[in-house]
Amino acid sequence: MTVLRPVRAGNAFEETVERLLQAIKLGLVAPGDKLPPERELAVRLGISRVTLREAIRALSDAGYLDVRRGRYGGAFVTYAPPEPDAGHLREAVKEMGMADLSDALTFRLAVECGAAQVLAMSRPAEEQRAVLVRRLADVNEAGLDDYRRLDTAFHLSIAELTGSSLLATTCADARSRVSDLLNAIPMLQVNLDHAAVQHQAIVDAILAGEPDAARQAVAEHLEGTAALLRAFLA
Amino acid sequence: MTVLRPVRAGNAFEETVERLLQAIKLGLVAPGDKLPPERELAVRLGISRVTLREAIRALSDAGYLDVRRGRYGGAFVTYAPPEPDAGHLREAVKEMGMADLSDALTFRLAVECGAAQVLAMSRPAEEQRAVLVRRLADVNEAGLDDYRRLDTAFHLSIAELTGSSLLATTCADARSRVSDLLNAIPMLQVNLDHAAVQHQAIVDAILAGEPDAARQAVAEHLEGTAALLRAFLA
DNA sequence: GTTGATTGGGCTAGTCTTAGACCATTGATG
DNA sequence: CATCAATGGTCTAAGACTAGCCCAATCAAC
Repeated sequence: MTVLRPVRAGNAFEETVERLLQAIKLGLVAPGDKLPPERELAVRLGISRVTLREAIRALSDAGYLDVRRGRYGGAFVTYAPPEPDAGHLREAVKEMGMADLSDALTFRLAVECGAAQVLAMSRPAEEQRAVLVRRLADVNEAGLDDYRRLDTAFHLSIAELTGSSLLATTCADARSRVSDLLNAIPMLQVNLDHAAVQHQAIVDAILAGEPDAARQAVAEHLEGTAALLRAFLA
Repeated sequence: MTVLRPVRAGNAFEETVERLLQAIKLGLVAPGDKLPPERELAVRLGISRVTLREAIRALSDAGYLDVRRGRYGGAFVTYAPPEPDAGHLREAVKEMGMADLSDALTFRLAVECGAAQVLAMSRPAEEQRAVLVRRLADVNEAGLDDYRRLDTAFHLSIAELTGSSLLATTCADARSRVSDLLNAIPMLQVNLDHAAVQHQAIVDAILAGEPDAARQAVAEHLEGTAALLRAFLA
């Protein structure tokens, strides 16, 4: 019975590390940017400053953050994803287990397709359409350094534009579960070009209000990266 | 930034109450059945027995559970959903707020459509197909008392059959967010008949391996109940 | 009846977490 | 170069939570 699973994934410290790591790895706080001040962040995360500081300390020790004191100080993001490499990939897969990997990929496929479908069904307002188009342009104009961050932002913006924060956080969660894996895939121009075409198809379907086409385009896109993963693992 | 939301939804006691309530309201522990023994349940929920007992005490005080000591004792589910009534509905909606209601409905639409689509794509094995057909038959044979519970079980089995426990728990979560609302809708024979046709369409599409048809059938079904909700609210 | 296994009820010592206050450092600004 | 606001660093007392132990009630089996 899946509903009687653990109420908490760990203690407050562990969950906080996980959450901050999610923000960092998804690029929601870009490299060079800093986290909100401790006092404010502690309130937003609903934990005490002591616990937050422990988590920040751990991430600082692990090389994700650079903490500076004084006015204009803060916790600056220093993380840069490791270079794509099959070794990293195999390591990451080994760490999470094949069962969990398959679970995470299935989960991501379901929620991202669901989000795209819902957005296509919702006939978004002009303002929202513009955001979507902007995010797509951002990815297409991105350099190799920014590509993954902006790709993530594009994907997440679809869920966000549905207006459902539950759906947005779920998609963010789904993406973060596979982000280490995706980062291990080399960025070949062929694949980027292919992705650009698929991204365009997704946006076109959403703007045209065609939920089936949207769902299908997202499914193809995600199946494509899953296939790259499998190929790279073999 | 949605990812810097609270790490925890409440203290251990509150989260435990919420979780048990979810199991009860979804009918995963049927009325008359009992929860697992405290010691075992505490381990499964990852909390101390003291905290679990506080939660059980609260639910017992609120009339959801009947706790009996001694061998063959335990915490027996006494909850029965209130009679459908527009008053209850308006109350429940007022309690959660229109924004959250819309969020929850959107969320449910996305994840359930995603689950059905994924299952249709996965060409399930004969054993799994049998489970799905069995669950559908259960709903169709159900009396009014069991209808909601078995309807829930049918919907959740779709997500479970994908093999993704992340997806299964997410669908359970989505359903539980609207379960009080759904319980407030009167069960008219017309609606039940309509639902039966739609359930059949969902199963047919999944068994035929047609993700678009599956997603569309689920979308229509959920839009139908959402429309009933809106009509009943007006 | 008596027994014994199973289950809820309750206590305690120790750890985790919090709220709040105060200290230390930094650097833009006058 | 003195000031001061913003920020990280540290401490303490109180509350929340846990692990582990033992007690009390119940009832099937003998």
